[in-house]
Amino acid sequence: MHELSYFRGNLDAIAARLATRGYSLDVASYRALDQERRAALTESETLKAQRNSESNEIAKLKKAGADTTEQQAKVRAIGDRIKALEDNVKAVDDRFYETLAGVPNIPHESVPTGDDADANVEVHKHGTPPVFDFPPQNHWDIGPALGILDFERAAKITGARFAVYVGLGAKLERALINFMLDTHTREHGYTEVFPPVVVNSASLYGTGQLPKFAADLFKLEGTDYYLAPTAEVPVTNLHRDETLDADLLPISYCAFTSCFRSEAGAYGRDVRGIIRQHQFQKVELVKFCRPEQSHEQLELLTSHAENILDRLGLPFRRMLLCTGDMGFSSAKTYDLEVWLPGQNAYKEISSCSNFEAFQARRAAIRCKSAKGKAEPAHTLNGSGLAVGRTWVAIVENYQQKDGSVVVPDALRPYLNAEVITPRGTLA
RNA sequence: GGAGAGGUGGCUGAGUGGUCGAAAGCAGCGGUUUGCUAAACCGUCGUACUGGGAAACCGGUACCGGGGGUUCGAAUCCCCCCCUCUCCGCCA
Repeated sequence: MHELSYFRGNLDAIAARLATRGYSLDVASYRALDQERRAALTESETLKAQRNSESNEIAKLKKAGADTTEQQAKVRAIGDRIKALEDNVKAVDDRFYETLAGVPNIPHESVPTGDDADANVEVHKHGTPPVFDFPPQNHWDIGPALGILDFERAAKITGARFAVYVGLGAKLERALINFMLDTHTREHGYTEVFPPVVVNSASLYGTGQLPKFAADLFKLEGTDYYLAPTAEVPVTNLHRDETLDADLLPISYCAFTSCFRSEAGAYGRDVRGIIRQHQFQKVELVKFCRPEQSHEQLELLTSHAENILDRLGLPFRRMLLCTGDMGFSSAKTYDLEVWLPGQNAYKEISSCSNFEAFQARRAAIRCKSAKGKAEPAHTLNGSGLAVGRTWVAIVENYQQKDGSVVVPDALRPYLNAEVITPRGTLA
């Protein structure tokens, strides 16, 4: 959500900037709607002011023992007029805010202009893709062959785009989660939280998934509850409707959760394997900070996610997303892409974004220093990392000719194994 | 699921239907006093939208869990819903 007065005062410049991300703001009709709203408000508020003062007069007259029948009739008439206007005021106001709530964030000046992923800019590359003296396999072949990944049974239990991890496959998932959480809490200064993954609509509105992207969510029938598509939702909403002490910022949280996405509109994309699942696990990093800190905090947060990839010995690159490829709420986003030998390509494994004040305004997350005015805080988040995709990266990058998978050093204490071989599979 | 209690400003906590945006206290901020700390005293101290103003600021409207209703007038009365707490039942 944008700040109203700023939005109004810079409409043309904002529209031009939004156009770079493929959003066309109809300036003329927005302006008309804005004026319509303000006119409607002025009219009804003037009447209300009149009613209030006349009512006070009645109170005074009554106290003096006078008859107020006539005045009461007059104020009742004003009240009737207010009531008649009310529906329109509310309709216009709702329409206005619905429009505004559907406008994406403004790209930061450092974001390159472009239409789609092709215009993303590689910031740097880290590590070298492994060279195999055999044709590297995809994880959807390696996993079932090792007996650590089972798609058929998942389809039986639930359906497409679900998977069962088995034996060391399950343990690898758990090892990754623990490794990531331990690293972020012990070395990067994050406070671990374990939030609900069922969230209400107000929370989803706060982070920007609603009202526009309801189709991407699983909703619990007959309730106002949804399955969270990312821990960003519950963790950012930890501080919804709160004023944070600016001196305590930045606040950094990490959270492990399962995430649920309907993947509506993703038909045919990544249908094989566990790259794109309805349920997946993620360790998320979330930060709240003062406005002037947020861009340095984005660099920091992104480096924390990169550190996980680095420690796991996985080759990756950092991409700065162009205006056309960013998410709705983001002002600036880095994607981390991990090398997947099975696909012979880099694949997104983390997305780190600075939302600036966009979410904070929606969610009423403010910060205030001892002698400052309250202002919207800035919020950030990033995957640190997507666990399932990290699982894929490990299995594919560390695969051996004999079909086994070598466990990277950093994970050995967690997995209590040096190599994953076809053992301990589901009977 | 059943019964009861309650939701008021950053916090605690008052509030007979009529200057209540809301007492009081705490915290915060500014100041006086003080050798320092502490204390005391004085002042100040909500948010959103909106009109005016370069700004400081001034005016209007709304907000006492949410939504309706009664009334000239609602934090206060009525209805519905949500949430929290306590007890009972069930349950990981």
